[in-house]
Amino acid sequence: MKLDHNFFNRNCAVVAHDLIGKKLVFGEHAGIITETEAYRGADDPASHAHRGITPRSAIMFGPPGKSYVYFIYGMYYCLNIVTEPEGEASAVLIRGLKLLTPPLTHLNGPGKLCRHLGITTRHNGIDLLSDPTFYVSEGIQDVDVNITPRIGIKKATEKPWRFVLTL
DNA sequence: AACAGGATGCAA
DNA sequence: TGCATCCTGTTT
Repeated sequence: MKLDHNFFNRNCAVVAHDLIGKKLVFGEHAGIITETEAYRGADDPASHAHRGITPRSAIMFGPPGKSYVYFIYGMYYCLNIVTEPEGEASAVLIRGLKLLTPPLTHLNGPGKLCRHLGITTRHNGIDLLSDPTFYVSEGIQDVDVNITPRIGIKKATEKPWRFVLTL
């Protein structure tokens, strides 16, 4: 069963936590989400939406359930999913995926994940609530989630907004 | 532990 | 114009 508007229309840290163990489907690929991070808006200096609406960050202010793909360091793409009601900037960065489709590897890291799946900015702004080939559904039950500070950032490193599947 | 690769966005 | 960046593989 595909996760719906009610799932994504909540605080991004709660959604990021609950996405651990869920199943991400992207075309021919599918995998269990193993690592996420939550990003917000004005109250989050590490977020692209910290300085308000820009051409890049506008999607984070929009309705929940849409993809936000950004390009970074000249060679990597990162996949996020927008959460919270329209007007509230927020997104969940998908940082780890255990593939259920060949070659069954663990894609640890947001850049590697997008490179393997073929996700680029062409896939920015897709509505995961209605797209038939790009969505999130129920995955494994009763997962144990480890909560840590976010990594790879210099600002707001104190917020415990990183969530990792404990094996 | 350090850095280069390399494009984009935003500050100056 | 310049520089920092929600990264990663490769080299000290």
